[in-house]
Amino acid sequence: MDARSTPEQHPVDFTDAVHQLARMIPPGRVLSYGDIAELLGSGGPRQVGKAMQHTDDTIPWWRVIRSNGSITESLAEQAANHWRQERTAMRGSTVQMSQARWKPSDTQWQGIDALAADLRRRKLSAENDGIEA
DNA sequence: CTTTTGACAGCGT
DNA sequence: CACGCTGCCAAAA
Repeated sequence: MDARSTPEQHPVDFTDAVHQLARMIPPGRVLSYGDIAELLGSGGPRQVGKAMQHTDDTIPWWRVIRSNGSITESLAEQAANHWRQERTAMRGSTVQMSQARWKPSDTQWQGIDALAADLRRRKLSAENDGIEA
């Protein structure tokens, strides 16, 4: 059983951390790719985008979108469905980031920070292992 | 080791 | 509002 299939575990890599953070986003709320990167304290929007290529059905991928409230065209319809179902704040066919952007509570911040810290620690130790003599 | 690749962001024109 | 360009940085090749 590989680590990727066990939720609520320490992230094995950046991709995993992104997935875990995505799972924390409440229904009706969204985060931008850039938000995710910022919250994790590493990587950037493009890394997050890459990470979202390998999602599974446990991940609410439609809650991770562009900073302008849109999502890539191939997923727009399915995403719109979810947004409507969750009563996500919309303006036309795009999400109103000013309304729908997830603002974590203090408690939720703790989880996020823990995840971010964990990821950074993992990265450092990997670096450590990689350094040979 | 270097190169390529991205479900992106932000700024300038 | 629409492009075009540059910056971004982890992972895989």
